[in-house]
Amino acid sequence: MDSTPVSTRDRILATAEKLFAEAGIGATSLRAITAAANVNLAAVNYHFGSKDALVEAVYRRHLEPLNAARLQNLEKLETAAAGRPLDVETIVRAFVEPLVEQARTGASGAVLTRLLAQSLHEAAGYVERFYARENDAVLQRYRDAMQQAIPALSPDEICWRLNFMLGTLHNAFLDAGLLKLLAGNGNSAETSPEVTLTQLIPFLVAGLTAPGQREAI
Amino acid sequence: MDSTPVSTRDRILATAEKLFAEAGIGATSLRAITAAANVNLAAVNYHFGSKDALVEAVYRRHLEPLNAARLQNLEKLETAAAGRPLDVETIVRAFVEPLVEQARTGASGAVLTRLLAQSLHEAAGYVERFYARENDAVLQRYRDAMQQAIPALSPDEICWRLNFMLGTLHNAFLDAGLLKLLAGNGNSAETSPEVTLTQLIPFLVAGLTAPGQREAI
DNA sequence: GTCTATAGTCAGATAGAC
DNA sequence: GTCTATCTGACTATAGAC
Repeated sequence: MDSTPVSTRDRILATAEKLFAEAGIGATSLRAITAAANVNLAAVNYHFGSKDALVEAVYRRHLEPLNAARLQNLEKLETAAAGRPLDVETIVRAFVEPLVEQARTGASGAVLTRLLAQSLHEAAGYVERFYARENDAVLQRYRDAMQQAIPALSPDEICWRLNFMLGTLHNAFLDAGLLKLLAGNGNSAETSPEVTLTQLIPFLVAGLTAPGQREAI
Repeated sequence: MDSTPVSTRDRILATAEKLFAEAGIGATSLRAITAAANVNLAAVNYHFGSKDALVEAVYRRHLEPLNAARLQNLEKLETAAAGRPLDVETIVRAFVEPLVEQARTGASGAVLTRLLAQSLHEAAGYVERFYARENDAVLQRYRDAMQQAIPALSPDEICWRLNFMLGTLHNAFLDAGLLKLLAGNGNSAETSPEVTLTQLIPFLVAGLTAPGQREAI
């Protein structure tokens, strides 16, 4: 091992993603990052060039494995199914489980889910630059799979449903206190990723497979 | 009419809520607000005391009528039902429609939905201070109504479902480009509040009424 | 690669004239 | 109530010694 087990660059990345997730990107200064990481203030600009570039590096570091896992899950299922449409719950699990896995393991904790949720609301530039382009191909694949799984829905309806799913997903893994508020006094409000997943899957599957416009009840 | 049709205070409020919704609270400076409102920089601190107090005033101005409408809708339905449990879709519509109404009418446009979505992610202080306390009573009422409408679900499950519904809701009315991304090339991606509502209701109702833990399929 | 020192900018807040 | 002018502090970014 080295005498310095992690490089300055990696320390900055690890600290930045933690602070971004906790307080938001805009509210996290380079000074806070470098102080918490025990590196010099100028190190960020030396290694990354700017704060924006650091933000991009943090996103990329998390989004790439997430997208890879989602794509791999889907492809494995599709080759196993050999042309037959997949089950809706199977597709949902293939999409969600990489998120849960990354939230549970590694030192990153629930960093990614917070970053993803923020990317929907913080300065729109981040969304377009990273989230959109990186996720584009993956989302298209899942859209097609979902369309085959629920042929009764129109393509537009499929898009809406997936859109709703993404919104639900990104908020579900935020322990934003809404659940605790709802639970009122005395309720459990266990919020581990596993419990969240257990509660979330039936909600999503039922919502996705709800009757569409042409087949009213 | 006065020679000054709107007071400085109101001009600040109207401008602030517009900029908050567009760029986020943290990214909107008092200088930007006062410049856009054509008032003096010192006016914000004179009328509101601080930026935080201005933020609180903006939230309050929108949340109070929203909560009042939601509560009134539910109470009207409950008295009409005379003790019998309400339909799930009826409850959902009573909760969602005030949001759509406020997004559609008034000069505020879709300000409120953007503010609500932000309140889940921006500095946690805002959520606890305004959103939580203001919405507490309303959410409890809807929780009870939903529990009566779906007695098969445990209280914990009701909380989870409502939590998911709130997440879905807050993202659904953001034209955050995710839908356009999903739609790919050539699809319609009409995103008016009415269309969103039409697509949203079946998703939410199906998700809320999905089978719970004790009654597996 | 890492540091100090600092330039240049912008933030929220306030004192005091009118 | 409204204005000008200014204070104080924090920020990103960079230049240059080591």
